[in-house]
Amino acid sequence: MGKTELVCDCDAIHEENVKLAREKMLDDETLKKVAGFYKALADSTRIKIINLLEKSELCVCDICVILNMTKSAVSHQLKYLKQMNLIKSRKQGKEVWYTLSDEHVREVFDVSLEHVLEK
Amino acid sequence: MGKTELVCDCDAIHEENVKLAREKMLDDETLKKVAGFYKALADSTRIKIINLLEKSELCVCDICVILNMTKSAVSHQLKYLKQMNLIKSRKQGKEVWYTLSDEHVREVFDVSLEHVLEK
DNA sequence: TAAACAGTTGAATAACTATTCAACTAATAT
DNA sequence: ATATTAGTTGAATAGTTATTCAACTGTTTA
Repeated sequence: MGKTELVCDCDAIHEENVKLAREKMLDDETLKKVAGFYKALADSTRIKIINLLEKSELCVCDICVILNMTKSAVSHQLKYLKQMNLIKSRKQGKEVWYTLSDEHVREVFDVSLEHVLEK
Repeated sequence: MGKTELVCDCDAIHEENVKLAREKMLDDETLKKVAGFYKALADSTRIKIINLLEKSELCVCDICVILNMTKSAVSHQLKYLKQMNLIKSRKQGKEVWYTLSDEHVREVFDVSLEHVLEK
């Protein structure tokens, strides 16, 4: 009845370890959200955009020039980042200006930058 | 001579903004490393493994049972995480036991978990 | 009103990646 | 010695995703 099929091919497991780990583990949905959050940052183009918007507000064309990419390609990634609540935008005339959505994003970026530089 | 081709299709840019942003931007290699770091965490299976190892040391089979996955699939992801220095292992007899490589990983995970839960 | 421009969008393509499969290594047990 | 078990590995497959392309919207300017 739509029951999840067992694919695991293991015999010798450590019952107590497994029991404890299962209890403490976060629920599936939360972990998928965490992975999704990382996915938004797991691309060179998007991380460059985040890094740029950390410093100043920029319009789409500015970003295109700096990254040497087409408006279309950049716009797709901006849309992605906005959907994930990492950036926000405001329209002024024909132009759309983007910034980071909040300080939290900056914090996460900085912590991981530290981690990467630290070796 | 191997010069990077210009693909940008923009005219109206804000010279001053672009100049400043370019100066402050991190170098390409560093940003690629940051993106690479996030990539390692940008997958449900891998983030589940990180979450499990946050709590206790586990062998491959334990992880397989908890995630209901084959040894092969889990082993591939463990290898990835180890290459990225997020986890480490020790061998004891036939078994290989995994843990997080350092507190830094835990910190990064916790900050982003907070971010995700916070809405 | 028409032309020009900033930006967006959906579909298609090309590149990438998670899992599977089958074969393998190394350690233990019979 | 042989069989069994824990785990690894490389190649193939299947699913995902970044960029391109062409067409589009909305705003400004002539």
